[in-house]
Amino acid sequence: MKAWFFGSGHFAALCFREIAPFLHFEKVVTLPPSPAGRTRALRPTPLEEQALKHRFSPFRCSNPSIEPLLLEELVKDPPDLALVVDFSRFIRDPLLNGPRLGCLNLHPSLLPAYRGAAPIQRVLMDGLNQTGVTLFRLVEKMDAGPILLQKAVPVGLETTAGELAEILAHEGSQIFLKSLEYLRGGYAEYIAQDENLATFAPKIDREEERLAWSEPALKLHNRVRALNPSPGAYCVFSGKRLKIWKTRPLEGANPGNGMVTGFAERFPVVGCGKGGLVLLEVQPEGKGPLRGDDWARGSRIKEGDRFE
RNA sequence: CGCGGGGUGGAGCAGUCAGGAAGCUCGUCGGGCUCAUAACCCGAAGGUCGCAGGUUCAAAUCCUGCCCCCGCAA
Repeated sequence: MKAWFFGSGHFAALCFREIAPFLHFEKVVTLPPSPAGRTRALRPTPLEEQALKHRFSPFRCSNPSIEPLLLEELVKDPPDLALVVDFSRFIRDPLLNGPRLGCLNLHPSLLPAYRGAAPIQRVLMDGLNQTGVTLFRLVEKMDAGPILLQKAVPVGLETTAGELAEILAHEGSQIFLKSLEYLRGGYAEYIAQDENLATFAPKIDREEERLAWSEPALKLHNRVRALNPSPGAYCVFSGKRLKIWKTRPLEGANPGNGMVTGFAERFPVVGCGKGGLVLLEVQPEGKGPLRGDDWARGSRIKEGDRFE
C-alpha cells in the first residue's frame, strides 16, 4: 500500500506521530514555513516538525493541486491513497481522485456535525459531552465526503481542546489503520453524509477570545477550555490582559458581572451573569502561567475588585 | 531594526524613577492554642537580588554588553 500524507497543523502532527510507526508514507506534503513568533522568523509547520522527528523531510508547497512536481509524480508513480489531515488547503482534481483509492481525510468531529476549521473548539464551547473523529473520502465540497469509519468519544466537563485533540488523533489514527485492512481487501464501504444534519464549526474569531462576564459561568468555563492551549481566553484586569487557562464553574454562586465575589480554597471567584467562575490558572501579560491563588496573593486581589 | 512586560529565599509579588543594612502574602520546619482545623498565636531555617563588566565611600537600585521567559502585533 503506497500512501502519501498531506498535513500542516497541530492535529496533523499528532496523527502523523500515531500513524507513521505503522505505515510508511512514500511522500509527506506540507505547507511552506511562514513567519511566526516574536522574531518573525520562518517556522516550519507543526507537521513538518513532527515529520522530521521520523526522519521525513516533507515536500513543501502552498497549493498541491496545481504543483507540477506532484502532478507529474501522480502520473508517473501514483500512490494507492492519500491521507489528508488538518491541511488547510483544498485538494482538487486531478490530485483529488488521482490515487487509486482516493484521498481520505481524518476530521475531528462526528460528521456531518461540525464541518470546518475548528470542530474541537466548537464542540467544547457548545458544552457537548460527546464528539468523535471521522474517516471519510475527500470530495470537492468541504468535509462532505462519504464516511468510511467513525469513532465516538466521551468528553469530560474539564477536558481542554489540547487534551481532546490528543484523544481524537489517537482514535482517528486507529480507525485509519483499521481501514487499511478493508481497503487492501477491497471491501471498504462508504456511507453518504446526511446533508440535512450538517453543521459548521467556523474558525475562532479574535473577539471570541475575550470573556464577557455577563455570560453564565458554565459558558465561560466552556470557552476557556475550548481555547486551551491556544490561543487562550482572556479578560482585562486593571487595564491589562489576563489570560485564563483553567477555571471551575460554580453554578450556585452569586452572580457579579466581573466582580470578585470571594474565594474558594483561596482561589479567586469571579461573579458572572449566572453563577461564579473560579480562576484556577491564569497568565498576566509578560508573565508565565501561574496558579490562580498565587496570582491573587501576589496581586493582592480582594473581594469587591472588578474585572472589565 | 515591529510594539511591550519580566528575571529579587520553595511559590506569587513589592522595592529600581529620587543609590545607603532583604520587605509583603504564602509555603516549609519547630512550638503553642483548640474537640479539631486549611483558622489563630510565637519562633526558625532558607536569597551570590538572571550573568559579566563599569561608576561610587556604598549598587537589587545608575551605565554598558550578554543570556533566558512572556504578552501584543503579524
